[in-house]
Amino acid sequence: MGARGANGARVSRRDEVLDAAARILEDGGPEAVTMRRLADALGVRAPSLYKHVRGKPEILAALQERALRQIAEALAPAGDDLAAMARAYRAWARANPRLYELSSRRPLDRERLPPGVEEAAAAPILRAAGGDRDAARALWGLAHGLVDLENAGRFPADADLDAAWAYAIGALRTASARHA
Amino acid sequence: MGARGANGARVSRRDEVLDAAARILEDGGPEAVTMRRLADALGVRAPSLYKHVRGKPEILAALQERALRQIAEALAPAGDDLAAMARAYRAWARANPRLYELSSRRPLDRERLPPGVEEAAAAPILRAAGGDRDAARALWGLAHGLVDLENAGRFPADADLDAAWAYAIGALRTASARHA
DNA sequence: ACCTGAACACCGTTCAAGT
DNA sequence: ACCTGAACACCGTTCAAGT
Repeated sequence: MGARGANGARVSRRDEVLDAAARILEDGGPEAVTMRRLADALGVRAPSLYKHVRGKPEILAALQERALRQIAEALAPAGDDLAAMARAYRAWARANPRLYELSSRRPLDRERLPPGVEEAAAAPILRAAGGDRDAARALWGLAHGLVDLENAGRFPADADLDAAWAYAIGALRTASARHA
Repeated sequence: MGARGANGARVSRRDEVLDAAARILEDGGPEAVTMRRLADALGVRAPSLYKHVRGKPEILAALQERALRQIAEALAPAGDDLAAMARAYRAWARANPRLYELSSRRPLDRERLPPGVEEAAAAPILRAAGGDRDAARALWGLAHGLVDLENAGRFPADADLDAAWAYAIGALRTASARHA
């Protein structure tokens, strides 16, 4: 009963549910996350989950929140370097493809999301864009689009994506310099 | 049984199934497309669908194919005008959000997709990018990303997306001019 | 506080059978 | 050629009941 997480911190049953959900998500994709499989992974029956969690939507919303926090952390070190920011964005999304998909594709459950989380993930992008909202949205769209298409396997196997990224970032950097 | 479509052309039972699927998709989103509801819309029981279609994956693949053909058609008139191309891309995706989602997000079922369809949709983008593959991928990533985030409701309600698009396209245009 | 079995309204799909 | 009911292995969720 002294439930402890990997880092030794005390962990609620609810956190254990979310941890298991995150593992199943990364192993088998979004449709692998079923209440019955999740229960199974915890050695319990599906109805028991509802004592710790409202339902499946809440689980997905909680994972979205985790993803946003992790993204914010991963982007922060890039500072105001546009290229470093792009590299960090792509690296995180490639390392956590399912979680990235969950966090970026579905509408945020803004009711459920604690305030500030969304902004924290957006802030590094805005900063790398020199505080210009249009530039920030262009940068975000570009990074999201390239990563989403790459994760979906939509580019030819022999496509030189590093070159595409370099081209795109170069274009935005020039535009930003001219704007300043 | 002289089944005819909206344009008067003779239509196979299979096409009727796909038409109904497309309607359900656009009305209720991807998860509304169930074999039972689809059958219902056709006045038939679910098992009957399997006489006209292998299964649900084939239906989705067929809709993806339709989407790619429509996108190719929608983009063609833009010629080599980058801004016109971006406008056409965004307009189509906004007018057919569910179909766009279906066509862009999931891995293409390349086994099932007739050869040339994917290329036909990509060609106008490559052309607008002046034949430069890196520029084309940057343009595609940018357009897809902005549209995907917009359709997912990820921008603030008061965001000036026209301005973001203008900024992004301006950046790519300058880069393209310098490259030439 | 935590877990259970039984049940409900759903899924996609198969199959033997009917016209 | 086209459709059917019954069935199977799944879903998410509720609820009364047990410790």
